[in-house]
Amino acid sequence: MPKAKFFTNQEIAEILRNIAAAYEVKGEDLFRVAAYQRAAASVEHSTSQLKDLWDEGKLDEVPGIGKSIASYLDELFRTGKVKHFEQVMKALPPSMFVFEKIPGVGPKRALELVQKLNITSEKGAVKRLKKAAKEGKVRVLEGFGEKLEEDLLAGIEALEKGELKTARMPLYLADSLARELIAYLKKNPKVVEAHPLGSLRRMLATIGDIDISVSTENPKEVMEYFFKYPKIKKVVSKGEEALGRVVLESGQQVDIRLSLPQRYGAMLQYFTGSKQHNINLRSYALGKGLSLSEYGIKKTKVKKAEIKAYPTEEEFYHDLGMEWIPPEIREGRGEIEAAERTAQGKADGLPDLVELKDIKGDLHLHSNFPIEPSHDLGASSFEEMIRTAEELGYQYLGFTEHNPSVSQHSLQQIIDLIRKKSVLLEEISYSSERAVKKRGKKIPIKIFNGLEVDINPSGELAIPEKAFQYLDYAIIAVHSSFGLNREKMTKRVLQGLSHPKAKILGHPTGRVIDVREGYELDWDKIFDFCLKKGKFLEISALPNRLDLPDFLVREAVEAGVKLAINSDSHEASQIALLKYGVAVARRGWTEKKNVINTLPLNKLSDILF
DNA sequence: GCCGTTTTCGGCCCGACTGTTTTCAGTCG
Repeated sequence: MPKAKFFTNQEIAEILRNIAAAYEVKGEDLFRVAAYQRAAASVEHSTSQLKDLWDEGKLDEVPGIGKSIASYLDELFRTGKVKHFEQVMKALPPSMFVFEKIPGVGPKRALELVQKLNITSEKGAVKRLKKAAKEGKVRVLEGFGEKLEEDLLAGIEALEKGELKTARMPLYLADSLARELIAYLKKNPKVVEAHPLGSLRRMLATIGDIDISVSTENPKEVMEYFFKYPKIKKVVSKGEEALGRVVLESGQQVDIRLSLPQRYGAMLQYFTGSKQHNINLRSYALGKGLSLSEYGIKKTKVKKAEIKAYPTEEEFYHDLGMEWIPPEIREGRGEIEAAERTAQGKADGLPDLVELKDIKGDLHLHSNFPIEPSHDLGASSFEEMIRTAEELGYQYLGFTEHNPSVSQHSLQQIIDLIRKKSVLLEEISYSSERAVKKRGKKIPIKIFNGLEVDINPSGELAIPEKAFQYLDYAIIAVHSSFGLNREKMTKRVLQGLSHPKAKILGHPTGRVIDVREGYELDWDKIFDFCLKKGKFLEISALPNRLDLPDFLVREAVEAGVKLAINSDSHEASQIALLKYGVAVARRGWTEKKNVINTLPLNKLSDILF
């Protein structure tokens, strides 16, 4: 078989969007246009690489990709191009698709500008458009005016400066910006409630724009208050009482949507999405003769039917005949059917998702103990991290620094360093036990002596056999040679996992968000091995990893594999980031029983050792 | 072009906002 071409999800999404735009200006059926747009968005938001899915023959499992688009993408991966797409694009000037990237310019205006200003080639197109706008040649075009010309210039400048945030922000950043803004909003007594919406409420690994909903009886007043938020750089859109849109000083776009309390539930539901969830929910409702909107539910068969309003989401879902669905799983992946089964008291309904409060300990921490590691050392001491964990009410902690670097140390030095750490940890454990006995109350936090050990390309672990005697357990992980093919990588990982002390496979796909794709593994084999040999897969809560990704979490859970949700903290303050790992778990339909560090200490010890 | 608990045909979300317009078109989410 000839070598396949690689296209990123982003590139594929752009191709599909361009096809949609081409169809739109050609006056094609708007539903076909929408279908391509939907497919593009779905590809963009897909948590796995389409190339991988294509390899596995699973392209049509992506929502919005059916027979036709799948076959076009197949052609794309095999040959690097799609004849049909080239046909569609043939008559259209390439500059059109460049102009479309300017905010406020869609396919129609883009084509209009291209034709009226006669800028057809892609090269220098934006510069020529800018010049034309500056010379007042845009405002005289039909349908354009002074303001649009001004906006166009501003848009071009933003594009040139690279200010258009196409890149999505990491979840923790969106989460913290939103929290800060919500805290500000709630200071206003007219604000009844405020929540994040969209992908942030569903806790995706990366977030496009921040959307916030507000419940209030005084929308105008609250809207004015919102625009006074000190961190706003620019107001983009100034609705009176429904929608406000701003850009923060830090560059992120924030939308705020206001609603009266009596219909807040429907609004919250509507804008939480996902799009696919809402589409499925709407068609489900239509089957029952109901039509959904952000304002509520109305009967389709009754003329001039009144819209029934819903103060809460729970009531909204209940009226549709289903249980309330946690936002994290509203992705159009069977949750509606599951919620219906739950409401009917049947088995196999919604999962009882794991919660942060279920977590009893963290098994992956990097202290600043000078173990002279191959990778980054932590920044906080054992004591600092233990204190933080105690504040969180944890029962146990595992210190798992990286193994001492192999190139810088002799085997004996590696053994000595690991022993030294175990001696020190024992002292700390002993003295804290003694202190507690004296005060006589709480059980002290149990400290495990672990290590994060590299799996060498050969599958060997990076510390000598003798060093393992000092460890309670090892998290093993791939930190080098990411380029091995799927077969070799799977063999490597399985061999690493077969060591009796190797209990947890750390950040299993090796992905770093926006930096590198993970390597490929034969997940069926990995799941099978974990299940048979009592090994566990990690969900690393590190904001730029969130690995396992949610879709693999769901597969692991369905296969019966148990998970460990760890913070992988490199300083004490990061321990609290574990909540993002819980979010990933929830998105993967994980229940408490699927997670080993929800177990109390004695039960955990039973399965870990 | 996609999709399926009324459907393999016939549906497919639509409202807010803005600018250019005198009642609407384009963009966006």
